[in-house]
Amino acid sequence: MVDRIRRIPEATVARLPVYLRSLAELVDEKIATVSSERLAEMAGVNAAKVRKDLSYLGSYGTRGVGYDVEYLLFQMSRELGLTHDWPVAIVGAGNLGQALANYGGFTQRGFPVAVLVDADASKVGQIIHGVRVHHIDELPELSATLGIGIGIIATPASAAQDVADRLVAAGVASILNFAPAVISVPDGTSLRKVDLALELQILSFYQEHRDLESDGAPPHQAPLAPG
Amino acid sequence: MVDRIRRIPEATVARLPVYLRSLAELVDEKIATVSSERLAEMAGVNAAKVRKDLSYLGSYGTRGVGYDVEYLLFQMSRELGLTHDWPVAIVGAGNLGQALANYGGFTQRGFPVAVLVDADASKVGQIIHGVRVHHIDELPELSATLGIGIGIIATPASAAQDVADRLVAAGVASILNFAPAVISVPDGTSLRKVDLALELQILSFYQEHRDLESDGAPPHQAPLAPG
DNA sequence: CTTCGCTTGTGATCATGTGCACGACCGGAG
DNA sequence: CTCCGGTCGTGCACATGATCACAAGCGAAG
Ligand SMILES: NC(=O)c1ccc[n+]([C@@H]2O[C@H](COP(=O)([O-])OP(=O)(O)OC[C@H]3O[C@@H](n4cnc5c(N)ncnc54)[C@H](O)[C@@H]3O)[C@@H](O)[C@H]2O)c1
Ligand SMILES: NC(=O)c1ccc[n+]([C@@H]2O[C@H](COP(=O)([O-])OP(=O)(O)OC[C@H]3O[C@@H](n4cnc5c(N)ncnc54)[C@H](O)[C@@H]3O)[C@@H](O)[C@H]2O)c1
Repeated sequence: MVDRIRRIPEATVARLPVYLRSLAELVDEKIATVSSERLAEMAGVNAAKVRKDLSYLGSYGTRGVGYDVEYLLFQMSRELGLTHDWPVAIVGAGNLGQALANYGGFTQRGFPVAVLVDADASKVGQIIHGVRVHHIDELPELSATLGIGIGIIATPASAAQDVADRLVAAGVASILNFAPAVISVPDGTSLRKVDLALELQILSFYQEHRDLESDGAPPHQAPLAPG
Repeated sequence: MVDRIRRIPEATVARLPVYLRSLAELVDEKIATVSSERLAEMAGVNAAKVRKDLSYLGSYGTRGVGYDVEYLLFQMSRELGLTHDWPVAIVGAGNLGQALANYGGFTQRGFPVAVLVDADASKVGQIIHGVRVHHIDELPELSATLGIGIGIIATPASAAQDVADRLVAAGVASILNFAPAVISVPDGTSLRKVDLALELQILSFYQEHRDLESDGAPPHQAPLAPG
């Protein structure tokens, strides 16, 4: 493969974290090498796809043997940018924002919650899971000081676009949106969304259609989104 | 279009809830008709895609005029199976499970939390947001009695597969998994996942690559996933 | 009744993603 | 040194999805 001409397809990027998790499990089990077949089973995809996906990272496998688990884990972490932490800012210290702040899993995976911000003065000053709530007007300084890389929107939908604009203005170029609203960001900013109601409605669709006709509505394994 | 030969593409199904939300906003604003262009802008997609997506539902538009908002909303709700409620069971009454139960948005959109179940005896009997926590062994009866249509997994990853198996055994054919684990379900069962750490890692990838090279890494608007 | 501007519905084309099949290559055995 | 079982890397064909472009059809105006 010609080095550096590889632009990794979006669909592949979305699967890398799944492989990463599988590799982490293998490390825990002290397994040194793994075949594409085994990895495919763990990740819930097919083996050819695993090989093609991994080939975008480089030729890290050994024919007849498989992949060295630790080496592949390292290379993948590097590619995903997980060799350093990404401090996160959560906007909206309500029900959801607090639950996320209380969850230890993010810090553990390299995404420490560095700060919470809210527009409601009565929330400012509260300490949640060791993190102080600041006023949203302080976002630009906080962002610079703490090196915020990712912003999470956990406000009502009506405020989501405004919050996104503020995050972008504060230099945050990666946003994860939990509010059920379509928001737009300038080029050069990444935006992903998590919409629980939408997921339930999709499930509703397939369920309803299974119930109606007893035909072969495709058993629906979630694709990732490039999504 | 030949009626009933329409099998709606997965990518389209994943966008229908977004159109639905847009239509609901238009109803609130008392707007009677809408063009594909306007709807596209609200949903954050392009107009041709809107028209093609809607055409799978049938020919509900009027050339030269647009779509009747209320009529389209009704047809879409029907197609998505939202003309009736889908009682939900949340498995795992921990941090996340409780936050979800406390969130009113689901009931409002037709997905009432009918029951919480947990394996931890000390949680059983608690009332959260008016919903009682039951032991997971009671799942089969609860499912039948309450007419559970969708199960939400909010347990640690290690328990996710077991919980999924129990849900399937209890007759729940649609599952939304929040645990960071790959789980498998039999044909005829729908499975979708929401993995926050995975979303953050994807953002990390694009951010890192923007930082490294200053090239045109595609501004990344989340696709849905059938994700 | 005819014309005209507007918007839908859809065939055609292009882009992306998936899966198969097989040659390339490795390491160990004889 | 040669052979051989095993696994990777990838070219190719197919499936799905996105986008374009335009004829068809509607409603209003004259
Ligand atoms: N709670 C859940 O389980 C859940 C589940 C799915 C989706 N959501 C979505 O997540 C979002 C938050 O939900 P929630 O339950 O935490 O709501 P919430 O009302 O409890 O909290 C919202 C917080 O945002 C703050 N806020 C409002 N406007 C703001 C602004 N302009 N700038 C900064 N902060 C602002 C409010 O002060 C409040 O603290 C909503 O969009 C909701 O639809 C929540
Ligand atoms: N809390 C968050 O914000 C958050 C965010 C992202 C992902 N998650 C994921 O969601 C899941 C739950 O997170 P949490 O913070 O609520 O954890 P938690 O430990 O607070 O709650 C887990 C609950 O599941 C119950 N449980 C364990 N095994 C069970 C079984 N076999 N059957 C039924 N119930 C069982 C436990 O008794 C506990 O009440 C985890 O997989 C976590 O990674 C949580």
